[in-house]
Amino acid sequence: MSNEEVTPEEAAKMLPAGAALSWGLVKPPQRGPKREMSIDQIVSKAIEIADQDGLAAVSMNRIASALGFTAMSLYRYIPSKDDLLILMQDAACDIPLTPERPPHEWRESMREYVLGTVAIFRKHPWYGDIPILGIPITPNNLRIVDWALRPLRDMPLDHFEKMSIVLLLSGYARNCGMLQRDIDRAVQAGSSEEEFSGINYSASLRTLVKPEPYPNLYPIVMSGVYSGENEAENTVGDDLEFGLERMLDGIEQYLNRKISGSIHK
Amino acid sequence: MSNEEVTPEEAAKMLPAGAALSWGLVKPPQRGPKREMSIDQIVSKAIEIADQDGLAAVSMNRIASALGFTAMSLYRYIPSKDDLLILMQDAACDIPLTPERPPHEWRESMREYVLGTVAIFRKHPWYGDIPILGIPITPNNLRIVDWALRPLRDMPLDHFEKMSIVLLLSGYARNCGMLQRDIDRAVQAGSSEEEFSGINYSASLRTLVKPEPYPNLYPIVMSGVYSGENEAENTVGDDLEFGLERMLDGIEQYLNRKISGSIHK
DNA sequence: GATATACTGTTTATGGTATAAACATTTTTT
DNA sequence: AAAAAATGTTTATACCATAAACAGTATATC
Repeated sequence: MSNEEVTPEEAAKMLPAGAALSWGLVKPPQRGPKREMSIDQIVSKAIEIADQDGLAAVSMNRIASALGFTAMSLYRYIPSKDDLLILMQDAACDIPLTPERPPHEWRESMREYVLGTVAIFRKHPWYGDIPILGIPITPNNLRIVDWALRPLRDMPLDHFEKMSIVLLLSGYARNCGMLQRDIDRAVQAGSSEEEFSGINYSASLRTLVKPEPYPNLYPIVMSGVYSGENEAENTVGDDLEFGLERMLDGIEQYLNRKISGSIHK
Repeated sequence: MSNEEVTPEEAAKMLPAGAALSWGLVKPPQRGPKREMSIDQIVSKAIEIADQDGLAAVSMNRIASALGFTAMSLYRYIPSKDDLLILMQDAACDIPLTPERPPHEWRESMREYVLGTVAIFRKHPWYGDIPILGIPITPNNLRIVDWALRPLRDMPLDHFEKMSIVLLLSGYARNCGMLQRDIDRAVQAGSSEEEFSGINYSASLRTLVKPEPYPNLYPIVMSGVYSGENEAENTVGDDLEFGLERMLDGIEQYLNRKISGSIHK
């Protein structure tokens, strides 16, 4: 189904407006007064606000006011706030990719991809707050998917296998990114205000998590590892690294099996 | 820091109100008129609405009206909507856990955990829409964390290693859960309305994703695998399974290395 | 038993949100 | 020159969460 080619104009209609905008499929109008703003300007200001005060602070009113216009003027550029969020998300994905490595360094390539993705969450703490509505469809976002696929290119894997691996890595990167963001926030709040902010549940959990219904979690909570008590001074990269190396080992094993299997047959 | 024990009352104060409520730390008042509602009733109705019309449809007004009361009455039970979301989230985690298996069946135990977690997202499509504000701290949620830790109990791993593995599995389960939810939605929308609803970007992506900036993604988009064209009839579990088996292989390899390493030393 | 206290659900009000519709103005196309 | 289309603004709508004040009711204390 839907194997036909389609004109860019038709493609634009089938996409959310924000996605169509991000692809540059919406031609600027010819008639009428000259525009006093630009989409880039609006998105940049929205990101500026989100970086400073969080995604909840991003309202049409606040963006427009910061630019010296009324809220409604923004709708001449972007049809809805959801579309603005799509554009913000794609803009945050506009990062430099690492240079390609020789195929045998595929593990290092994947590490670079995961670390690079995690960096987005640290640079833009609001990034993870934008709800995921489906698979990536915007240009910068897809560049990152392409980045993830790069070390897999010449491997003896079919499309499904490749996408499964990308799903594995990207999901892990997302989780680590959000965890890292939370830690960043806690460190920031803890160092500036008192010894630690209210985002510390260690004491409460030690009281509430008992061996009875939580036999396996109990010792970990008591040790302080669960709530990440001294995670701030801990080598935070280690957490990310452990899971990543397990995944890479699993992938490597699969490749080895597949190669030796095809030789034997 | 904060190694002291703490009374339940003190613990309640240090937690978000929704979490304190979920732990039953808030004692029902003695004086005053009898309550005409209950927290369980409110949360159940909220979940009912979310199951039907999505999380965005859950407003204090809608919940209260459905119960025959005014919006403000809910605040006598739950101090804020954020707290209600915490309660909804924890309620969705109230699922039966699989029976414990012998230690050597740890892989199957982990598979059951991941599949069980994914099932939550399918049963309650709104579940993934609730923003994650930090580590799980509510009772049912922690039961699930305990579930994930169960097959690791007697393994030669420290607390950090165990939590890293839980992070790996839970994150993967979350990703698969949300992907599965999207597919469910697309199938539902496609079968009921026309041949397929607007949530099909295959044609657009085929036009937009060119070999030039997307050399690795291009063939996968063209094949239709990227946008999951025939995912509906495909055995959806396969996608989940692949990544899961890779992770389990990686974990197994780590365990083997660790055991043989400790023998040699 | 009387009174004080605390809790009930309701009404009213506030300030916020996204955005629809109507408007005069400006630029380009016909 | 006239028509069309786009501009940014004003005004208005329909939500949203929730604060404050209210009259009524059940319990605890005297």
